[in-house]
Amino acid sequence: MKDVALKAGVSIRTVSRVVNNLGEISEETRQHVQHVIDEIKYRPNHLARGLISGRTLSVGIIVPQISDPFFPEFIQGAEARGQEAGYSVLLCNTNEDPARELSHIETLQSKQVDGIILCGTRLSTPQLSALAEHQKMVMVTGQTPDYAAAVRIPGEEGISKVVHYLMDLGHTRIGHIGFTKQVTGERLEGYFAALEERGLPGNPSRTVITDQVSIENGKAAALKLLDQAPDTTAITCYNDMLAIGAIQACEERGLRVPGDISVTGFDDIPLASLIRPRLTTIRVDRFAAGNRAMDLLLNFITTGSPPVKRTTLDFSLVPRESTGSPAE
Amino acid sequence: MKDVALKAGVSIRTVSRVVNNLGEISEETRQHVQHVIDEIKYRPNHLARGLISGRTLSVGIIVPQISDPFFPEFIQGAEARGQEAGYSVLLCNTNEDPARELSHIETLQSKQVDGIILCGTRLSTPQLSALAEHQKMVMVTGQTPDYAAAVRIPGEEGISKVVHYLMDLGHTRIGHIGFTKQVTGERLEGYFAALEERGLPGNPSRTVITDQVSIENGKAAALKLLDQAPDTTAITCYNDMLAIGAIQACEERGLRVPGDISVTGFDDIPLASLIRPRLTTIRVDRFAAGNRAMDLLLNFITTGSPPVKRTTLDFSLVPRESTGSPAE
DNA sequence: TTGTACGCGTTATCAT
DNA sequence: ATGATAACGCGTACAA
Repeated sequence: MKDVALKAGVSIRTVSRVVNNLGEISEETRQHVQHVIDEIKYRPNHLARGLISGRTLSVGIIVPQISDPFFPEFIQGAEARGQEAGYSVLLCNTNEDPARELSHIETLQSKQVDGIILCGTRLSTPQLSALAEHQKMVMVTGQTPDYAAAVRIPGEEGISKVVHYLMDLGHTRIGHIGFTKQVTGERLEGYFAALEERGLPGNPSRTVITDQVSIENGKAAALKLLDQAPDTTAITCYNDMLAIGAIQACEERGLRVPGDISVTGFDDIPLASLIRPRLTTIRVDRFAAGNRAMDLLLNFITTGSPPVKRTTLDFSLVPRESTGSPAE
Repeated sequence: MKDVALKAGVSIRTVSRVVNNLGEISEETRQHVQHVIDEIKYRPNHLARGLISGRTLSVGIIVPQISDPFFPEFIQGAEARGQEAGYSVLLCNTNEDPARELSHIETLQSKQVDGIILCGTRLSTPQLSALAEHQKMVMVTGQTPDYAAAVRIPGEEGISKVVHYLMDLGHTRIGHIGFTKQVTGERLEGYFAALEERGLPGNPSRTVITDQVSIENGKAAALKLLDQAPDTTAITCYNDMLAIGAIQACEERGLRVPGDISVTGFDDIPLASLIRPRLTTIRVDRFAAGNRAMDLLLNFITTGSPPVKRTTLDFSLVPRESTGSPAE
């Protein structure tokens, strides 16, 4: 900026006026300065700008696993919305490790991000509520935290809906493959709640919990479930990846899907409609979710008021080929 | 920092010594200052640090589409390697739009990133070589640019290998579905080169180029190809997404894969081994690619010497169920 | 071993 | 309409 000022024969302040379109300047000097700017290709330094303005136009997004099919589209949605407002995205991967998550948060704060979108956190509630006091953030979770803004994934409602759908088809012996890392039950609770609404008993041996979301784990969990409760006629799963594994397990056991047993997922990842049988699942719009999260955060940032708002995403049941009426 | 100094009764310089582990300080004051730091939860401001040091410990990664299955793992690999060195990642999505790409580059430069990883660029060679003069960057491409460091995707070699594989199986009427956005031929050239090596004529009607990578486009392109050259016994594709669409097209035409016609892809995305028939394809290690790219960039940054190095990724042919000998 | 003072590139306050 | 100058938070040469 000094160089521009020198070369244009004006003060630094005047250059600043041109760069920031501050008016209060004659059209003549304006054009002259702009000419010099283009000539020496001056680009404003966001660091210096952020240092004094207290805003960096950057936000952090922390996700457990970028390679989880849920997140690429989510991130794309968030980035797109952020870009409209001139914001950049700092992406952080935690690999489900709380320590790494914490260290990422510290780094982001050191980098003076204006806000953080925290997806599928593994931190404890006290940690989070303490954090939320000093850090503008939006959580993406199945929970309904009261200390921070959040975009809720309707896990409980979704699984509940799918269980009702299966019961409508005539199933009564319905199982569930859950995921430990959901901080509390959510989807698992939706499963039990739906059964209870119809007066069906929740049989613990029809429930298997796995600690990692992968096709392999889904397969292993389903095999275990089929051992524990061989008369199961339908398996609901925490998400699509586990469901795909569950289908493989059923086929390995000689069970036909959906002839002998029905399987359902959650998320509607691209894979879900490409495998055979096509997977019945719950769809949530991941791009829209990212949009919403960024929206909430930007509002928070610009208004400054902590909007302890929670917005629950829409979802819909997508019936496909992996479900049918039970055999008998 | 001033607060810490005040509270600890020392100078700012001394606090700085503690924060940066600069020695030259008595263990006594060291501990005292550290105590105060923890107490008021002081966190260094990376903006100020970067302003004076000229380093931000941030790098930008620009990709065409995060939702393209190639990139999540690539990014994860790059981020993992960067994290080891204390670097953060600014992620930018271009949606294949050169204008947006350019604007992202400017933003990243304004944010004073220490370097940029540019994937699948749509910019012109002159633009790129001009850029490379003032910006530390690593490109990820099928090309072999001489003006910048690059991680090469072995597109030409990969397709060549797969064509040879098909010819070894007895195929002679082999087609190809290409992608416009590859700046020049690469994979398409590998296709023609391999045919020529065996003295087979390259029949233009067996080649269809599409302008977007998606299953739908793969299907449409394959239908067109089958119309133009119905006697084709094998179709090679620019990548797995297009190949999956091609398989759907064949099935729609009543052709069995691989009984009547073979289909091959490129990338080995997770989908490739989950669809039926499992897809024969070329595997490149995306995580390793991200690692390599970040490695190259960090070397560039720390040594300062512009390493116009090109490193070509390993690849391997993964024969699966979508290929077989031709019918006759 | 410790402290002072300057400068990084920008915005903001107050004169002129 | 324009300019001089103080901040922002930190690293660093230099002095003590």
